[in-house]
Amino acid sequence: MINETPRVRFAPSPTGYLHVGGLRTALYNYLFAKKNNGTFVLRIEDTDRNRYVPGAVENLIAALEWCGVTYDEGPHKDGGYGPYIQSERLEIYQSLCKELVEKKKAYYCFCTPERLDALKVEQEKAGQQKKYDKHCIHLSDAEVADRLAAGERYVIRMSILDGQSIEFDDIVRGHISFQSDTLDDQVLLKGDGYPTYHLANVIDDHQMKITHVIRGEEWLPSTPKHVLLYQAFGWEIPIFSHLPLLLNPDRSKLSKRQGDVAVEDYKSKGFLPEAMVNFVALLGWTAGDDKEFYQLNELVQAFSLERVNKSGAVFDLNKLTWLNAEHLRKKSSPELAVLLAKSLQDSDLPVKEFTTEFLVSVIDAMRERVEFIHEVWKNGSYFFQRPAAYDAAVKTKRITEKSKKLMEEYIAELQQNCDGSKESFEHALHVVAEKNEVKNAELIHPLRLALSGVGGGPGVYDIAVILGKEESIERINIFNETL
RNA sequence: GGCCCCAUCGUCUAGUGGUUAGGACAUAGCCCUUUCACGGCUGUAACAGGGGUUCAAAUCCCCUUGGGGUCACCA
Repeated sequence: MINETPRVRFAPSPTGYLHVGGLRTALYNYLFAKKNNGTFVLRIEDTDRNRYVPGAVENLIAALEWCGVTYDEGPHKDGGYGPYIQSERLEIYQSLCKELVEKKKAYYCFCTPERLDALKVEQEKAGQQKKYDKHCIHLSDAEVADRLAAGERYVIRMSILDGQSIEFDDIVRGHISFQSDTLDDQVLLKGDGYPTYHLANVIDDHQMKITHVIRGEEWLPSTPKHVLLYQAFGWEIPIFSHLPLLLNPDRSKLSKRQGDVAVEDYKSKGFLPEAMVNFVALLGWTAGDDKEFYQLNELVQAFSLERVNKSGAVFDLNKLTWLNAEHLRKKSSPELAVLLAKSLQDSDLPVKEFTTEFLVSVIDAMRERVEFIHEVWKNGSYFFQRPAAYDAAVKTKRITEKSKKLMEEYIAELQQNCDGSKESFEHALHVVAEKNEVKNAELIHPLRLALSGVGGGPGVYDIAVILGKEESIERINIFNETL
């Protein structure tokens, strides 16, 4: 196995959306595979019929693709180890599970849910560990055959012998050991004929030749059961890596109720896939240097499981936002113009279509001032429509008795000597300021307010150029009426 | 509660026996500047506690405390 190229998998259950923790798990699997010329498999663990969500698989795939975390094998991409959807593999689990029964590694159990519930209550009352009492392990073959023939509903449980020490090595956590006495005789095949996670995941990982199991830490407690299962089948055990959990600000496992957990939520909030991937990669891993800005291909180069951390990481929206701004600024203006054009469709602006040339010029003016692409039209709405109002605080602070006259003179100067260039807008302003013996600022601030309605933003001359001579004059006129 | 895992600034982390405990986000101040940003500089801020081992411990061991996960015919 050591010499084989690695095969890893991301095995989510189709809950309807991609959890950011799931993205992190998928990403680490992807990075590990790509780094080591391995294969990244996507497998859908849909063995709980009660949780069926229509369209969930497609959503999941779409979210992964949006992030650029693409799989080599999986649904719609057969690599010879399919099917990759567990509900399509039922016969495999059933027949293999029966082999386990024949090998006495598992047994039929006919206990009713009522009996099991009563048992739990009883054990709880007695202060004992809640555990199946192996009631059905003593059934004779004949009795089992009879009850099966009678059509009684059954499950198959794995038989776990007491007194064993189960040990395994985990790349991120090191050596771990459990005592079998604390393990329950886990159900492997459910009453509806579907396998439980434990059975299906062991069988699939083996049949799909998975070499490294990289998954969340929440699976650590059930790993000894999986180890026992591999041993019962006589199969080679893959190498485990249990990743630290993603946490809420209160340090509990990242969940809804405390914020957004779906990748789709962040997408709709305007986060870039590059930022999501970069951020989530850093939650639990570092290359060891100070580099924090990564593109996906750079992560592939730098990644290693050995450098994954052990402790849980709080999902910090601040840092994600910062990374989003960083990735935004790394993009070229034409690239951003494409994103802006798309974002504009979500705006409430009266006109949503603009030329690429215009969008690029707006981007150039705004790019250092936004963290999200939609902030271009939210904070810079004046590029796309005339200001509907003028910031009152700025008005009281910046407007004097002279302002109106100065603006009128500026208009006159523009009409005479402005060719629409930045220099000419600037020069005209200097001329008026000099003539009136006032500072440029006496003109600049009112001008900014007239053009944009707000007190901050790109350089005024840049705004004026983008707006154009005619529109700029018109806006100053409109503004003057309010003075 | 049983079992398992974890423990460096508020957050993400570097650190693998000898460092003024470093960086980033956030935060405060200053500079740049026509505004807002960007950028630059500076500051506040951490080894959970207690025992060992060692000339020397954030680094190794033990205990305590704290946090988390998990104990389903869910994954």
